[in-house]
Formats: sequence, structure tokens, C-alpha cells
Amino acid sequence: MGVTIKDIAKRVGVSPSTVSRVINGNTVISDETRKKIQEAMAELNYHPNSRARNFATGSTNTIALVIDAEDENTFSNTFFNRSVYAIEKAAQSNGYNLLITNDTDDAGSSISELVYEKKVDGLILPSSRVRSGLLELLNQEGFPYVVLGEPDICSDNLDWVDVNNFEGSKNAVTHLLDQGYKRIVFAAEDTKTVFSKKRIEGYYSALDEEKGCREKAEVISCGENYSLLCEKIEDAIEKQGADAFLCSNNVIAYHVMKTLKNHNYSMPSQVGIVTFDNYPFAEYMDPPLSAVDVDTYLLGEKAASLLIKKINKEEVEKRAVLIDTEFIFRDSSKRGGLE
Amino acid sequence: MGVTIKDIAKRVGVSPSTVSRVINGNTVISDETRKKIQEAMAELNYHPNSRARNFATGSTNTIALVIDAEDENTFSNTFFNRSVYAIEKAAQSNGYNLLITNDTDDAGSSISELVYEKKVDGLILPSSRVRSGLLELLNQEGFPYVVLGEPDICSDNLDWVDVNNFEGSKNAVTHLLDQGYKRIVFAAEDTKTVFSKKRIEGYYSALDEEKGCREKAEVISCGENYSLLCEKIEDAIEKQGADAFLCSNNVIAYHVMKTLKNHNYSMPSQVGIVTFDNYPFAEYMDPPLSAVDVDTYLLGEKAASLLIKKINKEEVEKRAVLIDTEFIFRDSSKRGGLE
DNA sequence: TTGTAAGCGTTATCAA
DNA sequence: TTGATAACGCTTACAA
Repeated sequence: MGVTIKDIAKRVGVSPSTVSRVINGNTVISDETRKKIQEAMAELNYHPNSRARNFATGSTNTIALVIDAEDENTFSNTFFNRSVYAIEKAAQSNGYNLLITNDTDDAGSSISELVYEKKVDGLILPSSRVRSGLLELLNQEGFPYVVLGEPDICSDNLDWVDVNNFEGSKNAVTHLLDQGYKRIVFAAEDTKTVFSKKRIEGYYSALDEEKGCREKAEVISCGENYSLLCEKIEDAIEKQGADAFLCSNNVIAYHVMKTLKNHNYSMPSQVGIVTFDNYPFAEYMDPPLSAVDVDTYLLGEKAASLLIKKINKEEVEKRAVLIDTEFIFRDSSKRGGLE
Repeated sequence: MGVTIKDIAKRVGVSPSTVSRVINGNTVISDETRKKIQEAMAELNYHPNSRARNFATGSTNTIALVIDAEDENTFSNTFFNRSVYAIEKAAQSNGYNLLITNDTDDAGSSISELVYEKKVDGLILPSSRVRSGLLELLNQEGFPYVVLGEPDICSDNLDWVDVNNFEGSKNAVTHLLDQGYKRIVFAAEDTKTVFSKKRIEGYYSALDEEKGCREKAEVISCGENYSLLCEKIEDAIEKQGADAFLCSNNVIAYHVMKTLKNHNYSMPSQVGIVTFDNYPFAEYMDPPLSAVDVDTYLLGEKAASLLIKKINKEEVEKRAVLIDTEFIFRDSSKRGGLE
């Protein structure tokens, strides 16, 4: 059915291997032969069969991105998705295809299938799916992989890429202090994930540099229980005299703002707010939300290019890559350094 | 290096084809032989090489999902992403892997590469990327594909899956009428895409059933110019006496609500609101937003299973599949049929 | 129920 | 600069 390398060879009167050389850009071919072969390929509308090539070369030119299937939010996470977009672009521009797979915890996991059956050349693993059994498998098979997000185990021995949550948080808090806020509360959905911990560390680190502030530090966490969150916010303001909130995402920021409005606290004069993640919504909020912007596109791009380097066995300069955050100053934290 | 089918054959003392039969679940094997072969595979930690299988069988057990790279929003679209999640799940449960590729308009497009080089067995194409040249290529190569979303060309001759935008819109407007709202405005970012057109048709269709309402119909579109949107909203209320808005997404709904609040219109007593897409935010808005909920998970699932049927050359009952929407009644449209 | 052998389309080694 | 030829690991008639 399809036209093969042999058909081209026959038509031009050369051997299949010569045609193969042209396809692969081998330079030892004479210009004349190359030209004739290329013409024949165009005339016959020849396209190399990637299945045969994969088989012959022992590679697939495909990388896999593992998705955390347990995490309902992964796919509704705009930021994660920008990373996916970036990974695909980086892959494509390096001649790789991108396979996406949910990681289930089943015994015959989809990941081990990819690895054992050699369906891809390497994989990007979200930190939430890093577990020792899987690492053993990968290392034992000498399979190239990169972790997306700082993992909570083996972080010194793995190649990973993450946002600099520590600095992002620290900068935001320093900004709030500079604006004259004194009692800054950190509000998050959890405090256990690696990125939450890093942000909390950054929060403390900024407070440490302003005397008397660390003592008043307070971290609120609420899971997804937003009415609980609202209560805690009220308490923080009324009982502890909180005058600013650093929120770990936009949903939390939204609830903080709602609570403040319900109690007629004015923003930003009485209470300031900064949120992580610069959602499209953030700039339209009332007041517009200051945000720690995270370049998840870059995150994905770095992860993909790091993986491809590993696949090609190039030397990798550093094991861990941290992406800088950018602080976006809007009205919600604009107190102007007033007391 | 790797252990192959021959190693298993040798160890058990059978021929490679017998081992192959066991791998492929061929039933003519004697229980005894099967058992011995399975034991040997376990002992040697054998896994079939998918590259070799793909080559031998002439298939890849992979489907591709094309992403609209031009559309910045695709990847930040929560709903689209739930479809991706569903597609992956459906693929996996049918033994397929999922490849994701951006569609660039370059001459050597990534899609034609997938098709010509036989990298995947079929593809899911978003309606926004349907163009005649591409369809020609696919049809000419006899390549299985399914369109995600109703396409604006050839919709009668293609297999596609979409949400029932017409009914969703119609139901929402009927609901508003039932609640006693009289002058309902449809607010959208555009009016040209197929789904917008269908929604507008549904909007008109509902109005037609209530006398005197169709004459007062008004469709507002604003692109991404939200200050323009706010002006138009004001006009609609003040000059045309609008008392309800059907919004084509949450961002629009947000701006409508903001405008209403700024002008001290009370919701839902003076003005009612319904939005398309039940974002997590919708239920936390003030008042909580009534929404036309779209099951994009089901959308993706249907698309994937339809494609896999086509790949297997099974007869497909209908060319076009419409997914029902669900109306979620919250406070923002609860007027209770008052005048 | 099992074995033999050809074949899938390309790459890669070696020789010319 | 080119050509023969083996090899990649599996599937699949066909034969036994």
C-alpha cells in the first residue's frame, strides 16, 4: 500500500541504504544523488514510516507527561495547563511528540507500562506522583525522567524544576511590610505540600527581617472549607489585629475579600491583600489584586528541555532549577507606607 | 540487552509464535503451555516491546488530540481540560495512549506528520482547527478522526461531538421567563463561532414562545473589551429596560454583576443573571450564580469512544452527538415569578 | 495445539 | 560515495 524506501530506491536506481542516508541528512551523499532521491520522494509523496524507524532505532521520539489523576484540580489548574502547553511546544521544537498519561495507583500502572514496553524515551513526573517504588523502577531501567515541582523525597538526588516559592513569598511579605502593614497573615489551603512549606518559610524569613513581626506571624489553613476560612479570617482581624493577608491562591483571596467586605473593612487602607497566581480575574477584582506571578510556561519549557538533554545524555549543569517569580503591584496592597 | 520473546521461548522449550499467542490472549493454547510461558515471563521480567509490536501490526495504539495553539485560552479553559482528562481516561481504558499536539499553520504541519508518518491511529480535532485542506488530507489517507465541537463547515459530513448549546441556552431563557423576567439580554464575547450562534438561536427560540419578548431581544458582544461590555450593560438596563442577562461565560457574568453592583441594582429582584459554565467560582458569587452546566467530561469521553469505534471500523450509529446541558438554579435568577 | 518461516520498513555495519 | 546484508522483536499465514 504505502510507498516505502525501496520504491524510492528502485525508481532512482540506488540502494535503500542510500535513500535512508538522504532521509537522515547524512552528508556523505553526492549532491546529484541526493537531489534525484529528493525529487523521487516528492513525486511519490513518500513519507518515512515512523513505526519502522522507531523499531529500527530503538527510540520513539516521544516523551510522556504524567498527570496526577487523583488530583481533581490538576486539569482545572490554569497554571498547570500552561506548563503542558509549554512542554508540548518544547518537545515539538526538538522533534519529540508528547504523550499524556494519568497515573493510577493500580498495580499494572500506566507508567511502568510506558517504561517497560519502551513506549516513550523519557518522562516528566509531577512531584505529587513521586514515590520510592516508582523511582526504583526508573533508576533500575536507566530511564530518563525529570520531576515537575520540588519533590518531598530525594530532592537532592533528583532532577527537578520548580517555581521559587520561597522567594516569591518572601518578596510579597517584604512588599507588605514596606507598605506599612504590620500583622501579616498567611492563608493557605494546606501547609503540608512542599510548595506550601516553602512559601511559609519565605513568609517567616521576610518577617524575621522586621523586628517584632515574627512573633505575630500566623498561618491559617482551611482545606477546602471556606466557611471555616472566613471565621479564621475574622478572628485574625478582630482578635489578633491582622492588617494584611498573603493568600496562596485566588480562591482564598476571593474569600478573604468577601469577608472583609462583609465586615466593612476597607481595602487596602485598613487591610492589604496579596495573592499567589496572577489569574485573569485578579486584575478585575475590586480592588485589583496584587499578585505573585508564576511563569508556568517557563516551568514547563525548562522541564522539557532538561528531559531532552538527559535523553541525549548531555551533561546537565544543575539538578534543580528554580524559576523566579514576579511581583505584580496593584491596588489591593497599596497603602503607600502609611502607618 | 532486553529479554525478548525468543528468550521466553527457549526457556520454556516452545517456539516464539506460541509465546506471542499467549501475549495476545489467543485461546487455542493449552492451559499447561500457557501457564509455563506465563511463569517464564514473570521470572525473566519480560515485557513485550511496543515498538516492535507497532511495527509488526501496523498500528500504534495511540490517538492524538490536536490543540488549538492559536487560541491562548484553550489551555486556560477549565472545560476544555476536563475533556482532555476524559479523553485520556477513555483512551487508556481502551488500550490506547494519548498524544497531544499543537496545530500550527506551518506548511509541514504537525498534523500531516502524524498522519503521513503513521504516528497515531486516529485523531481528535477541535472544530476551530477544521479546514478544508486538512479534511482532504485525512479523507484521502482514509485516516480516522472525530471533531470536538460542531464545525462550521461540512458539519453534515463529519463525525462530531458537541454540547447542546441550543437547548442549554433555550432552557436558561425559558427559566428566566418563568421567573417573571421580561427583557432578557444575551451577553457574549463573540457572535460568530458556531457555539455562539447556536446559543443565540436557542435564546431566540425561547423568546419566541412568550409573546412580545422576541421584539425586545438584544444580543451584546464585546470581544475582550470589558469596559465596552459594562457600557453596553448600562445602556441595556437604562435605555431598554433590560431585567435579566444570559452570559456566555463566567468572566462576562462577573462583569455584569460588577456593573449592577456599581449602579445599585439589586440581584435578583431587579435584575436576574444566568451564566454558561458552572465554574467553581459561580457558587460563591454574591448572589450565587445560576448556571448552565456543561458536562465536558462526557464530551471528551464520547469523542474518544467514537474515535476508537471508527479506528476499529465498527459501525457508528450517528455522525453527530449532542450532550445535554444541566441547568443549575441558584439565587441570581430566583425572582419567584414576581412581576 | 504447536512450529516454521516470511514479512513489517528502516537503520547500521561492513565491504567495495 | 555507494551497495549488500544483517538486524531490530514481534505477528501471522500456513503447515504439521
